[in-house]
Amino acid sequence: MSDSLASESPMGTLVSQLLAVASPQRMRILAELSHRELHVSELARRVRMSRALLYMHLRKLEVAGFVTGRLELGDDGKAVKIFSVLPFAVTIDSEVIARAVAASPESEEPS
Amino acid sequence: MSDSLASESPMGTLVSQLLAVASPQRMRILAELSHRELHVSELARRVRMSRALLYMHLRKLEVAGFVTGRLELGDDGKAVKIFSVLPFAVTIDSEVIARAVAASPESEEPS
DNA sequence: GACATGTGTAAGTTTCTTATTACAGGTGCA
DNA sequence: TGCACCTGTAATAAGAAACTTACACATGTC
Repeated sequence: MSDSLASESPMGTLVSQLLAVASPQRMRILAELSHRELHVSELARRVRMSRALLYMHLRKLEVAGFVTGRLELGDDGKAVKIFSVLPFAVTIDSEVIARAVAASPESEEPS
Repeated sequence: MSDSLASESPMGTLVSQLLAVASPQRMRILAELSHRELHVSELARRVRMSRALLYMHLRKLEVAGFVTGRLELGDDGKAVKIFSVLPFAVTIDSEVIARAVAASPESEEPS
């Protein structure tokens, strides 16, 4: 990924979203969260990965807009960070891609 | 991508497809080919990349089923490899992902 | 024959992502 | 106080993907 990816361009956004979801780990995370929202440590146990690693994946999913996290104070007074999936649907076909590329500055040819 | 990815599982297939298209370069390639089919060298000129690199990208797109290449004998007798896009449409949402994960052996928890 | 244009790949480098380990700090409870 | 939970991040190792360079070989044209 050598080019800047200018994360606001249509293509950049699409790429970020696709990259975020194009991972077995993150798919498992999304699948798990699609059943019920969970706090980080609990989620880490279910998907069997370290919290450190999970945080990395959650950050990507959050940036892409697929999940959201809120810090909540549990009944006992302990703070827990709860993540849940946001509704989303992305469809890709040659049309969508051609449009995204055409609308992105990076694709312009400097004469 | 530490796990085997067992490229036939539903999740593995989905991941491969998404990874194939989640790239600015490959999107540009697809966009270019969506207008008209082109032979490799010509395509390389248009997207401004070395043939060697382009081949790598084309291979990924071909494996994912987004493009196809055929070796053709040009009018002048020179062999040219022509690539064209295959019709495709992939939609992702939490439903699709949950299903793919559930249907994939990698996701099973060894008691 | 020299040259332009094309296909195809192997080897090696760089760069990015993923994963591990090790911290620092918080609350509640026995 | 010690233990069991929890949040959060920094440093770094390991692995995968992207990219470069350099080859071998083939055809048509000047």
